[in-house]
Amino acid sequence: MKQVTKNGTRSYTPPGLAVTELILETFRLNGRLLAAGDQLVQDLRLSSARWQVMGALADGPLPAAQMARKMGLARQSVQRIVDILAEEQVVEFAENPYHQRAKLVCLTTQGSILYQEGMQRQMQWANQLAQGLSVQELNAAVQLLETVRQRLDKPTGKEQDNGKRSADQRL
Amino acid sequence: MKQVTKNGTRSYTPPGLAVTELILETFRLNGRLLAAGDQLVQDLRLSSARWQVMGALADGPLPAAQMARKMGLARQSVQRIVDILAEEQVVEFAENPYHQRAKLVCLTTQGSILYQEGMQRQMQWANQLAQGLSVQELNAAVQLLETVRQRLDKPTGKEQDNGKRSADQRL
DNA sequence: AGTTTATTGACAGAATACTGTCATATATTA
DNA sequence: TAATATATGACAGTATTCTGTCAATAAACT
Repeated sequence: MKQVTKNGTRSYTPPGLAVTELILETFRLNGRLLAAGDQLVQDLRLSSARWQVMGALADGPLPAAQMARKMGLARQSVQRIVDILAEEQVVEFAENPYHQRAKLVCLTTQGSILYQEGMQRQMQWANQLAQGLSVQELNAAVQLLETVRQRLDKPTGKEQDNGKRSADQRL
Repeated sequence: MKQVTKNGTRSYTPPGLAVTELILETFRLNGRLLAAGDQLVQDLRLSSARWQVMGALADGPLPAAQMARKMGLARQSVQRIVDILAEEQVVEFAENPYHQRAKLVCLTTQGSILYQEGMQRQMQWANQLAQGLSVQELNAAVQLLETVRQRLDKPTGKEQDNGKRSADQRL
């Protein structure tokens, strides 16, 4: 009678253990990446977060809420950075013909120059970081992380919609 | 004369591009993992961060600074959580025979029970999340992330020690 | 048209992580 | 032993993220 009941897990399955290790390593790597990114652009008076927000505008102006969706962050997190960047004249707001309140966030001329400089540095840094690594293995890892993330995004279906949710969801 | 000069990178190498994609996916995944972890233990009045700090004590009591090293976080980040957990009687301090100031952080009885409960949930959750994934691929990805992180930890050697550093480094 | 729902930005607050500084305790070295 | 280094926790402050609430705007629906 030592057998588990329905789903009464007592220990890790082999993939369960492996994914747990992947998770812990993801946390560690995330921290180092943020630190490295901050260092990379700090003398431009930027940070990882600010530079990434600017990156969301690389393909053209967007309202803050759409930038957030594009980046997979909460709306207000991006809004806050955008407001700071606007104060620093790195971005500016333009009228949005489709929405009166949701102004389009645009890079200023200065902002574009900053972004280009950051991009140069990031490319050089990434090339060096990746030197000698297998493209195939890198892509396989990206694929796997995406798979895991997508499983997190789409819950198992067991959860019921318990009404009371925040006004905006991440997805 | 369109060729670049010494290290004057103008674009991504194939692995440079791939590692950049890996980085962006790591950021996204990190966010989802934290959210999932928070959800998993929120009704235990815990969070991802607090539960992870408790995990650092799973193998026995440690001073806060050693916990931080073990987790790869800054000393004061962990200290802050430990102090909160102590207020909530999830952990307590014990005399350290080897250091008068650096008390040993221990799980209380209640803390151990909480930690076990969280562990059960995490195992079940991880097993389900990883269902059907290849252990081999998972391990390969962990390996790759570790490699990248280690490259970040050990700078290229180009940087000189410019004296003026913080009192405590992460490593 | 009128009502309802969803999106957006403003504002406020919380949690997590980092940095810096200080005093104290320990370790190392002269 | 004495002087210097390092490690630790306390305290204070900053950055980034999240959540929740509100009013205004836009979209969808009856």
